[in-house]
Amino acid sequence: MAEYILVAVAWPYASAKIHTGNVTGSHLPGDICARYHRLKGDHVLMVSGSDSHGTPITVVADKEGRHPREVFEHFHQGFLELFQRLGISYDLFTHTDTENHHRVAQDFFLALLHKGYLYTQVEKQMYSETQRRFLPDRYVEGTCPVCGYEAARGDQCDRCNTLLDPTDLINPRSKIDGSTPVLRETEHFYLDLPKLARAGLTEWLQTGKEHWRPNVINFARQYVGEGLQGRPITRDLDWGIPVPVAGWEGKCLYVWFEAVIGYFSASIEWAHNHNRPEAWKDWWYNPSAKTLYFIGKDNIPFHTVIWPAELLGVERLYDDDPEHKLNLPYDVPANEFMNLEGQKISGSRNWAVWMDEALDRYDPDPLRYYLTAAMPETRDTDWLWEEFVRRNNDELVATWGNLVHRALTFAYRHFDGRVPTPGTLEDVDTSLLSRIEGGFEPIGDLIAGCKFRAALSEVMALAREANRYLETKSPWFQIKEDRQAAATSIYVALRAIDSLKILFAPFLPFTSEKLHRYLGYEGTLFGKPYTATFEEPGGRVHEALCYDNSPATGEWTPSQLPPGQPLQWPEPLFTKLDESIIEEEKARLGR
RNA sequence: CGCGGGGUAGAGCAGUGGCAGCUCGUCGGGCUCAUAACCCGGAGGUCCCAGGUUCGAAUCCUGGCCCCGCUACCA
Repeated sequence: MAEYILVAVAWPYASAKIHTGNVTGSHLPGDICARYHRLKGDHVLMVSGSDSHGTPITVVADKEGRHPREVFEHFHQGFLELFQRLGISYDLFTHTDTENHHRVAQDFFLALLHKGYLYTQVEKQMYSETQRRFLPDRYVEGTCPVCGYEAARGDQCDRCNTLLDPTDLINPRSKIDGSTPVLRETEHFYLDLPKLARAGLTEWLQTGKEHWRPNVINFARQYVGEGLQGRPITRDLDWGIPVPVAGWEGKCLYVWFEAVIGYFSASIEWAHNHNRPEAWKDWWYNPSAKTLYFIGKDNIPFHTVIWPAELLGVERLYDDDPEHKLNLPYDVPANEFMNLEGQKISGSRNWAVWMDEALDRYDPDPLRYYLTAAMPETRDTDWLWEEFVRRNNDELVATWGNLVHRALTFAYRHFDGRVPTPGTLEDVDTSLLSRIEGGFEPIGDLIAGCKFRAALSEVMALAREANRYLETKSPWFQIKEDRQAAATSIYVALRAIDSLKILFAPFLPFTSEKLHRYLGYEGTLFGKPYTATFEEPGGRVHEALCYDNSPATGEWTPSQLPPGQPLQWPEPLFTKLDESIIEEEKARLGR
């Protein structure tokens, strides 16, 4: 029975390039999950987009003297290209500066307002009289009241690490022009989280979370258990989504409030783009649909508490059926962080492996393989170039790649370039096949449960089994005495490889696709990514990454490799890497 | 300070009450179809420390030490 699976991936700020940590944290696990469910025949909708609002973008824009729109469009374009090269198969990767997202976010806001989950409150904020605008915390610096450091930021002192409020700073000054900001009162909307907690959020967190990662659910329960406070959801900004209330001109929705709504608005955009304007409801109102959110651990409160609270509060949107309620997250498999050579990733210090640059030098599947094998599922991990080379050479090249190569070239040379016809299978043959075919269910369950490292390591263990099988049968001896026996061995090996191709496919889509062709199949396992430009009624134009699943023929089932099928001469699936790249790559860091 | 996660062989990790496991590395052997690759065998651990519960603890309890993170408009 086909399920509806919504794969929701955290929206990257379009103010910096994407690095290995971003990929292993959210985009890659989301893609593995999506590809697996597509092979299973489920209805997958994988969405995300560039977060085009928020301070980081205005910071970059101010520094470069450009409009925030120019900044985010530049990075957004880069993301679209990157995800295609890396095989991150978004059904829709859009952004938040669309007519559609603005409208949906505003409707979300109004629905919460009408249901009584918003209230207003006056607070004091730093205001620049020279610039005639309110300053975000990070735009204010001054002397730290604790250690006396003169360049402390409004939110934290970089020397003594004390957490600060901009009002704590001695001699505060604007980072933009050095002028002295003043405190000024301003009114904002607040999300009434205590009320939403009583309305069902607390209860929802208490039941049916056995499949959640312990750190995620524990954190969420702790967060709510401490007693929630209302949080402001508007800001004095000119770059963002305007507050849709008369008299509130010049104020925008706070980025954390509206960005999460992107999962919902992107689903609607996807349906609209495909001329099935109601289709998004299959994932949002169907109670058996599963929605999975792939995020980094810093995002846990937003996805386990605040976003569910927004969904609960709104209850339903663009739908009149009183039975319909927006689906709350089925799972939030948040990852920890991936460090780099023992140190925290830092874009500003260039202590990062930028994904586009890595793809200039290495194939996507080895990168995906290492990023999966070292995925920070339960604890922080490290990207180590030495490990990347080792796993590529010892695991991809030596174990899986070589298994494929030795079996395919042998078949090609000795059996006329075709899949040989087997004789009667003996125990040793059927036991290998049942071992591998028996892997589909448990490995599928591991992927569905977001245990990607364990799943990948199980598949690799099966590839080792197949290597052992070849050693046991030694078709290179059999061929001299008993051609039929060799034919059986090679057939069994090829059939095992054909199954392994599918088991590896969610992780290594490019090489599985290649192998699919070498084994003589027509068609492709997966669909095709493409970019498209969309023009909205209001005249806005945006470019998005899309995915056409219609050509996909891959299925999550054991091989039925037909004897006699013509093979293609195989090129090696993976290339051995020279140890010298370890030092070369490390030398690029921190410069 | 508070809270969350973690500490298991040289490295990276599984393992929630019943003989401590996996991959890599290392040592020795085999084989040669294959990208000098693959296969077999060996060595290597006080499961962070100290107490406790139990017939039995890596696993449960108590206390401590150490690492990472969250409480930031920084994945």
